[in-house]
Amino acid sequence: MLRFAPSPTGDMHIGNLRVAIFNYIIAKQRNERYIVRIEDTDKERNIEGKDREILEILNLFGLEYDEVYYQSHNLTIHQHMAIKMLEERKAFACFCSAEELEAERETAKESKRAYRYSGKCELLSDEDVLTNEKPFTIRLKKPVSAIEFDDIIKGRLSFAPDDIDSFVIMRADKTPTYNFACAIDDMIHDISLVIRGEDHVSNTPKQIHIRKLLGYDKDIDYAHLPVILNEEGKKMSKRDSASSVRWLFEEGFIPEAIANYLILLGNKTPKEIFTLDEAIEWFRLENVSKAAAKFDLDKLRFINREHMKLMDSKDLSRAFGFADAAIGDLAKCFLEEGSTIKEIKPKIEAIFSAKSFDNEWGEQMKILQDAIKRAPGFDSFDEFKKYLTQQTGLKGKNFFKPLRLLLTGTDHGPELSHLYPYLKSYLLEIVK
RNA sequence: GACCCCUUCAUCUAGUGGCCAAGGAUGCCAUCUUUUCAAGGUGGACACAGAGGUUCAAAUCCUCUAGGGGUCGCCA
Repeated sequence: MLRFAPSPTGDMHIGNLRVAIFNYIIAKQRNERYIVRIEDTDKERNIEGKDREILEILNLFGLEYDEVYYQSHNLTIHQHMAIKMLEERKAFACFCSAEELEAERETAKESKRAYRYSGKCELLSDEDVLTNEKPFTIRLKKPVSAIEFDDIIKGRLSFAPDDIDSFVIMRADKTPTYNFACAIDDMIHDISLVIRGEDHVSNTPKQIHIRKLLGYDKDIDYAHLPVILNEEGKKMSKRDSASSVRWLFEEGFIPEAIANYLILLGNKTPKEIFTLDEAIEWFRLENVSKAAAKFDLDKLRFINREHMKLMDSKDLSRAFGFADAAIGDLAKCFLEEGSTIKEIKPKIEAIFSAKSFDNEWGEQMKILQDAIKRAPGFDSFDEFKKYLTQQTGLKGKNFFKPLRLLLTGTDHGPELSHLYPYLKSYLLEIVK
């Protein structure tokens, strides 16, 4: 079973989306189930409705999932597991206050040492614990030997006990921390492979440690995806608008192209332009680069254009408020001039909005307008052109410029002969 | 600072000891085409981070140096 485990604490960004896509692809390849687990253990940070938004985006990309779970629903299981750890002396109550801990972190930083938990509460006697009325957290004892695992992308990784540390598994409010909830849920959902971002590598040994202490001996495979960097070479954050899936939609990028780009980025693929279904045929996690990759908006634009060319014309026309393949084909003509829905939309709108005759070609436009209104329907642009030149006596630049202005609303653009087949049934509406 | 990871054109990459005077794609520049802007065709500039080894032979193997990234929460 594969899983996508987002937290409902912010907008979906491309890093998340990439994780969702890769998990989906592998689930399809292996014919395993794919679940979405909303990691909502931090009540303070949860944002109402974000879970729906995430699921909607998944749907938009065609990333079908078998089930949706909410991590908070497993609260009692997490609590029972914590008690079990306490009983088996694998975990201990920690009465250190947030302020104390913060102070310790400060001094460690000042003396340029890595901060590690002091371990003082681990030494508390049962009596000390029972008589202490202060709120407490539960910490798991750090492992006695290094924890190693094979990452499908990064290779073999090893972490010393001190780097894992005696970390908190239950907060003072008796809810589980991320690592504890995640480790347990991956176990009870029988996850076979976890694909997630590189920012989780240091969590992985902790989660393996948790499961080991819980007695779960089945191995879970891991693949940590390199982060996506912005133009400056820093990790993409909410500050980078291009990191937001919603922003990409607003900019007129289509899901097929975004998915294509996200799979292509930092990867070896047999081709550049492909669909999600095609990727399922050949995708291999082993081919994903170990190094972080920079996000390249120009490349995305190129891919977006290619996918718009490939799109069903009638479907494409809906983006412009039509349900007519001719309009979709018309939009494809304008792919010469733009790469996104957003860039092409004004060009389609200009065709159908009222034209201004207040320019140097105004007079000729009027003449052409009259002629077109009286003209019979012509199948080919050549016949149409021939008829108009005969009727108006205009030719050359004096003919093409005003005609273009009249038909498209601008003085430059794709060749009129290319546009005409898709325009011809709308001619009267266009010149009215 | 500690731990982990990475390093081929501006960007994403091909390349696993000879086929590489390093290939493709995007972007950029030029040119052709054209009533126009573009797209398209053609051509061009641009890279093995550096230094030492190993070897008949190194982008490919080893060492060091430099640079970059990630993580260090009772967040996920």
